[in-house]
Amino acid sequence: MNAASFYAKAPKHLVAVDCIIFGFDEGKLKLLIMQRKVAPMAGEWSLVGGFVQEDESTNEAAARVLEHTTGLDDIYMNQLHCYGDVNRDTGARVISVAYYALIRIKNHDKPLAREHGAHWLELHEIPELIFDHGKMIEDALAALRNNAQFHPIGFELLPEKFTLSQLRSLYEEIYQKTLDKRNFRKKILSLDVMEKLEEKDKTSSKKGAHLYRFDPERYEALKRKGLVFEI
Amino acid sequence: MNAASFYAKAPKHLVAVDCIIFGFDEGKLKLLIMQRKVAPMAGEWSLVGGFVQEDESTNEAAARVLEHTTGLDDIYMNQLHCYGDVNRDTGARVISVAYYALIRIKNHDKPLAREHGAHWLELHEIPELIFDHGKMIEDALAALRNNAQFHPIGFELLPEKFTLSQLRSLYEEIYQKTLDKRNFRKKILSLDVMEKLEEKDKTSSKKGAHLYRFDPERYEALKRKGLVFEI
DNA sequence: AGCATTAATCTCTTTTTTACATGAAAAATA
DNA sequence: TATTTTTCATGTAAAAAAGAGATTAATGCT
Repeated sequence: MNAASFYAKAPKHLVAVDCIIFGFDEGKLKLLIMQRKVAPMAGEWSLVGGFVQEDESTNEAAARVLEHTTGLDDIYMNQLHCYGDVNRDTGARVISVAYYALIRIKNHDKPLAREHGAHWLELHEIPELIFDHGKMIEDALAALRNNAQFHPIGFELLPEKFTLSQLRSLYEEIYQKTLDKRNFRKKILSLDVMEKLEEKDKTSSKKGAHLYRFDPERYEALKRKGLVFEI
Repeated sequence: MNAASFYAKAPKHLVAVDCIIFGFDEGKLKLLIMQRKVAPMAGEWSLVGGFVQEDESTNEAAARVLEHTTGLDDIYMNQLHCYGDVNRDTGARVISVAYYALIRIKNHDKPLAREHGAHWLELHEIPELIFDHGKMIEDALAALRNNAQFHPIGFELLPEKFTLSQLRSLYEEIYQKTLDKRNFRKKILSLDVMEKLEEKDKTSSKKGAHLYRFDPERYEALKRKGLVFEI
């Protein structure tokens, strides 16, 4: 068999990307989901997605879809899993590569998202989703929890300056359990990736809590090294 | 836009699966790789792979490809990652979903593998591979290491009955470092997933080492629970 | 019989994790 | 101005886990 027929004989498939977009706002972990515009299942809740084009990688497709709905580029995104069941999409056979993204809600383009019928919902508010999107969210949450244990990803979700309480409440949201304040502080500071600022945040206390900022160099070094951060 | 044109407008892609097949034999971690039969790159080393058909899921495609070369079904297999760069395959645009499998080398059909030009090679013997297959192996090794920390996958690679030394040397191979005998024993036994047999294996010592067998129920329970097993 | 070799156990030390209580700062209130 | 309230910030002791040393056990070999 020559090369041409080898490739020519193989079947072709529709390939989509779906994005599980996490954000953290007002102490709550949220997901960006939207109402589907096309049949089948028009009007139903779904993840943000789109088809992979001829001239783009799957990663690029995911970034494109994300930017299209949030206006953000250069954001933290990881491939989650490829969902390849024959009948997972009821409209046609579509293989979907799912990605999860972590964004700072404050930074994104809210009107743009609204225009696309996208909404930020807390975990417990998520309605029934189309196809296997519910499973994708489940898997993404598991991956996020896992990832948070080995990489200091929490920072991706917080504003540039944040207090230790905010960081802790993010982890509490991710793991859905309360953490000991003192030990959390001890542990996270021992990673030595944060810079303590003179500034204080007084929105939640009279005394005011010191703001921190992560040190990009140490942060990147730690990300590469993949240091364990067990909670 | 109606449903028909929504799906009809989207481009279609060749989708392949590639399998990183790990085995453990004679104290060494090995990989099954083969010589490619078709152009381009015919004769070069590559992973075992194939195209996803219309009527099968990507998981099924991977299982099919694996059975085709090893004769084994019902084996431990995990999806690794979807590789979607536009030019990753020099023959055509092919999106590849990679899987890694763990098999007991003794069980597999060696003549069948040979027939396909497949060879078991140790990690340090792996030659340059086509496309991004080298990267896939790297990623699979990282995933295996990670996975071994959270799931007692070691058992998938060992024969039914094994000694603690064999199990330890498997972990030593996976992590490429020597482990303390006493502490390894303490740790692994504390998981309480193994059954000590009366039988002894005398191939490597005069005294003989007790054989163990994993307890399927406890093993499955532990796999579900995902207990941490840090080395 | 004594030696060599790997297996197995026991114990002690060091390190890490966990649990827990109190003082400090700053603003609001009386 | 003193008192109260609220959250921030810190230290220490007990418990658990990991690491390392030393000893005993079984058995074939010289």
